[in-house]
Amino acid sequence: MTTARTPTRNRGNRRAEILDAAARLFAARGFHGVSIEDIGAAVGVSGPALYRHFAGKEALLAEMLLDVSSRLRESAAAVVTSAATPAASSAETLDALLDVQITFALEQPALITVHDRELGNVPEPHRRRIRRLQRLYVEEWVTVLAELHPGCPAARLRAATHAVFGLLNSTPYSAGELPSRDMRPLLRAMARAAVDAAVNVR
Amino acid sequence: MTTARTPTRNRGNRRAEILDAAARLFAARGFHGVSIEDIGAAVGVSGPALYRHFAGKEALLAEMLLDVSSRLRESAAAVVTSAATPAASSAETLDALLDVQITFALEQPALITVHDRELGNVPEPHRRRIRRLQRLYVEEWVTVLAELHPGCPAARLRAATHAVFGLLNSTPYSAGELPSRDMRPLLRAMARAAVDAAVNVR
DNA sequence: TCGAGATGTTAGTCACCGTTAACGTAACCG
DNA sequence: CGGTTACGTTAACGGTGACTAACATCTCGA
Repeated sequence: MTTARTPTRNRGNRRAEILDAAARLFAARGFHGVSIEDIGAAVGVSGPALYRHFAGKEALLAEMLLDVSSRLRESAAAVVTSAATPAASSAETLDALLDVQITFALEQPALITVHDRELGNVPEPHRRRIRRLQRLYVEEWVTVLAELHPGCPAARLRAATHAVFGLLNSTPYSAGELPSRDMRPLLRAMARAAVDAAVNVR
Repeated sequence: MTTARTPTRNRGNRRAEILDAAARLFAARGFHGVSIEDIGAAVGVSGPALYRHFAGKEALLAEMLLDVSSRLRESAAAVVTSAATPAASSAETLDALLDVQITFALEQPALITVHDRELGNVPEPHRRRIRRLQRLYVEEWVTVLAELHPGCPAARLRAATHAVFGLLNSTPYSAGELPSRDMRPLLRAMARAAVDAAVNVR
């Protein structure tokens, strides 16, 4: 009856549980506004227990951001390479990219928030890797946008991409204003229109 | 020769200087990631000197956010009431609102960043007032949008407004990618398109 | 069964930080 | 002049927080 959990099985769960709670807390109060005690309390253990799972507070943040940027970049890469099959148009690829980001923003608002606020608190070894993944993610977007509109300078495409991210990541602020079912098409329509406008300025 | 500065004149300058430096630091590292010492050092005095100008760290933040939300709300109110003259269309009023926000975001990126991240660290007496001003600011937008498109539910207009803010406030991330001269029309076009799309979904 | 590893706990250390205290100085004003 | 005001300094205090140490417990495989 009590045999339900093996230690190995628990370990992974605990780590994930901690990362999840920490993400929410970091998003709400900022990295420095959350104590190790707070995070422990949020998962029902207390304080220094976290050191059984992570090397320290900064390591925890590093793993969290590394995971997020990897997943985003991988999803984008999957979308783009699968679109390399001749059938798909660039416009369809862009829609798929939009869906990746929208899904992530709607399902993991805390992670998205931490992801673009707290990079500065990651110590240098990992900081560079996260930056790199973020840059690659942006470049996937820029590449697709460039195909879609060859005449447009890359700098403007990059700026437009960041602006679209800002639009989509505003989700946490509107939480509760509109149900996710309505939010998704709204965000998609706004983002698509914004992108179109960006490549056609002047 | 040495009479150039009266104490009164210095005082205002010093306060403004401190608020400015603090805004930049808070934007970069978060409220809890910046020490009083850091802020003092940024303006060439050291540490506790700040208590000659502000009651404390939280009071400093409160004044900063109160100032920002007041200015935004006042600008918006000015735009809207001046547009009450029959000549101006709602579309023109919306453009004017866009310009208010774009100008602010481009000229004061640090303040904008702090403004929508650090409200949680303002203690309760002032917190409510800031919230109120922010809400009023949003309502100016929603009112104009509602005139522009009467059939649209208010909740969607509010969500769209937040999304546009997210788009425009993404400026700090694109800093340096594109000069402000190019950034302004780009943001204006993207925001305008996003708004149009929002009220016309489905 | 028994030792090892995984996972907790509490108590303690050490650095940092917000704030206050006590004190100095220079300018202005009567 | 003499005193008040504005503005700065350094030293100390108290709290908090990241991290470590020392010590349980529970599960499991040999």
